[in-house]
Amino acid sequence: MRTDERSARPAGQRTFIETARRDQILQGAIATVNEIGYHRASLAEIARRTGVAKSAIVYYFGSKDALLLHVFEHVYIALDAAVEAAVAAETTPTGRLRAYAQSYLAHIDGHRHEMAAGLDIVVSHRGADGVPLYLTGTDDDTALLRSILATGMDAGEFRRMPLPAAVLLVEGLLDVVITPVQRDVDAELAPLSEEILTFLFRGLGVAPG
Amino acid sequence: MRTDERSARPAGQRTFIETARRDQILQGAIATVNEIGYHRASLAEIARRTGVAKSAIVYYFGSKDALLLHVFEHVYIALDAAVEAAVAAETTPTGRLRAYAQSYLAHIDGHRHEMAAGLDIVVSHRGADGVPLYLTGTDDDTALLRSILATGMDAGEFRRMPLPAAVLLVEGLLDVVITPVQRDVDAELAPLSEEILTFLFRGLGVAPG
Amino acid sequence: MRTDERSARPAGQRTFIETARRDQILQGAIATVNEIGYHRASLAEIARRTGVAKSAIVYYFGSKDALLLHVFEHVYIALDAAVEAAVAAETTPTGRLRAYAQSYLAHIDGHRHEMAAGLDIVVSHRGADGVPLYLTGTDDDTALLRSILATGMDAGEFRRMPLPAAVLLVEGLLDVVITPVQRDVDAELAPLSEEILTFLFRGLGVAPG
Amino acid sequence: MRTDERSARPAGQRTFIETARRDQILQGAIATVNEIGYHRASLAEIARRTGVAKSAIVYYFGSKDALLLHVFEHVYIALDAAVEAAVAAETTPTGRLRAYAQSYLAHIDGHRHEMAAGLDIVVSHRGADGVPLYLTGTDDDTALLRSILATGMDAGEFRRMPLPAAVLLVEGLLDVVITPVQRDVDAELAPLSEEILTFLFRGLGVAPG
DNA sequence: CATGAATGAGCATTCATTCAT
DNA sequence: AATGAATGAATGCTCATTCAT
Repeated sequence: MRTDERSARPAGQRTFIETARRDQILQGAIATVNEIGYHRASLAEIARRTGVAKSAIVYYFGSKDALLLHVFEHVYIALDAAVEAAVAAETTPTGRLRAYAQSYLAHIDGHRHEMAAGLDIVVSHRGADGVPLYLTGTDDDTALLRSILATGMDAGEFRRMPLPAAVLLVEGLLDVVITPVQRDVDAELAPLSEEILTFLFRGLGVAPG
Repeated sequence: MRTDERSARPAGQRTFIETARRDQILQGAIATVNEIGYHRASLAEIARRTGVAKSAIVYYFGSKDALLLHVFEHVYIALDAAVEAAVAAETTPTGRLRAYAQSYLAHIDGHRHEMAAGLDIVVSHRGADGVPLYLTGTDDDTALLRSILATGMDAGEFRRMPLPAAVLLVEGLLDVVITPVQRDVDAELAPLSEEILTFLFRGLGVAPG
Repeated sequence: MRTDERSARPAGQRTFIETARRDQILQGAIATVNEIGYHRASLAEIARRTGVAKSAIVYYFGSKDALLLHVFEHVYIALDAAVEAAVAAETTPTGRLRAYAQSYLAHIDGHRHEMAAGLDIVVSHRGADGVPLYLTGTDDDTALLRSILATGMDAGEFRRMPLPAAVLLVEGLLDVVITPVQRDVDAELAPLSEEILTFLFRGLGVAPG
Repeated sequence: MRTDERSARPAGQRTFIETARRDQILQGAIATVNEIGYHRASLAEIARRTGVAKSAIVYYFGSKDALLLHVFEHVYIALDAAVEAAVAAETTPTGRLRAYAQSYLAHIDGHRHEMAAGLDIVVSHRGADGVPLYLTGTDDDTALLRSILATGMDAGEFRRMPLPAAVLLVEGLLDVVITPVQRDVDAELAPLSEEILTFLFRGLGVAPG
């Protein structure tokens, strides 16, 4: 009707070809970041590897930053959704935390390219203020984990400790699994994942179960 | 290395003025990375804040990349030295690991600007192959930690687990302390450090104390 | 002109819808130039404000340049028509010149947005040779004014002077009225218009009347 | 010492080579604007015609806009200086106005390329707000002319009329002389200049002198 | 009749690096 | 020993235009 700029249209109104094109570029961006790293993933390089013109990316996403932020959201929304679904099936704090950790690790295991690219973006991308994405998170982003931990401590299932510290420690432990993926996308993760869970529950004072 | 740059001359042969100049630039680079972040720390900006010409940096360090690599080495060599000294004073695996962890955390606490800049570089800097520094480490870099952990497992002081996983977990836990520093360079670190130690020893199956 | 664009079809053969569409776009272009200025009036912006697709503009006018040239013609043809009608009602050189000047000033006063947009185009638009429209006029464009001035000089009503100079001076004086409109589209023009007329007749040696 | 950016250094501290380079680029910009017009005078084109790299222009002037604004200032400061010097030698309002007008016209006559380029910039350049330079002038820019006209009206030498209108009319008349220069840089200006003066004094009610 | 999709050429600007002095 | 001068390559982005449908 009145726009030639696909980035302006809400997701619900997208045509088939538009959705396909956006996804193609999104995957191209993920592949590019994986292959040459965030800081070398220029618009020209992403376009070249995706097989589209640079201007097509701007046409569909508005800007290079918007594209990479979109990759970030795409990746972490999927992770969050997987974790939330797994947690919802459990009722006790210990069960919920186990579901949280296992689904988190399993999702990374099952989406290695997306997660590796996502982490590179989280760590390397800077906003206008120069702050990376992993430092810009709000309390909202950790609400589920905080709720699980707080409930568990109140119920006496977890060792009592400052909540912010607990959040940092759990996240820090879980993210350890990404390092081997970044080194080798085909790395064997099971043994490490097992140990991460053990550290997690031992650290929180939960008897291994 | 090319021979027309000062960085090629062995440290022992450096003149007084040369050493002073290199240090001045090194500190300027650390300050610049801290103030505006790695990705905005252009040669021009580092030069401006240091009070020297861009070409002086190239003259003394050979290239921008070489300078930032020097900062990285400078920062992590100091950290390693502090840790090694602390570990050397202990004899049992548990004592050595505690010394390792405590001195690691204490050094970060006491050198916040250097460590924040160092981490920014470790995470953001890419070599010619696009690989960040934190993925390029060799076994040498973790030799001390591996030795402590292996000895401790063999002696039955630590829970037995795959050595690479143990190294990743210990490093991952210790590095958790840097996040609050990046958010606020004056952050209170003691409570978090305490919890990190607890997680560490509980995870490794060592009785607290 | 190419034949696959509607602008090639003579005006007489245009369908109703075609005429309406062209006018809609023309008005949209005038509004856009008025609101954001010629240099920012991109095809995309004109299309957005008009509520049509970019390609519709190209479809109806052949190119962006052709559209803006149409705006220019639209605006100045209307001005010329008003002036010609006013002049035709007078017989003496002095009367005809007064009619010329008064109708010129009155038309600008009564069509401020069109004239402001038209002037922006006249001044900012460049042809393939880089020459602005206000320098590309032919003698035809000033035929009426030249005729009035020449007749008036021959009749001894106007001071004798080189005709090209007289034309430049009369046009220069009349166009002075556009400046306040550009600064403020609601500016009061009457006092300035009065002085312009006075300068005009005094300069031409006609007793004020 | 500590800058590699010549645009930052005050004029008084410029080295010989710096002054020469800046002037070379300034003249190149004037020539480019004259030959292909403001809107086609891209950095690349100015650089090509000047025989320097694009980056050299940025190095010396900071940006394309800064360069063209510098041309503007360069041209109009010289014009103002010439006019002020001429006016200072006269005492009566009529004498001062004649000096003003004659020196203004003579300066344009003697600096045709500069003035043509300057006018193109004044008319075509837009600030961040989209307003051209000829609409951004303050009262300061017309202080001398306003003072002459006000004094002359108070002394009864000039016909009394609203001061803003008088300023617009005088400036409008004087600027008429630039049009023939833009059409043909070698145009004969004397007859037109003569008529401009006549219109000016007749319009102001001063007996021709 | 009208458009959404896609592009290529061009833009101003950044930046690490080179080099004569 | 140190630098000012100069640059070329690359970057993200804008925009008028083309074209299949």
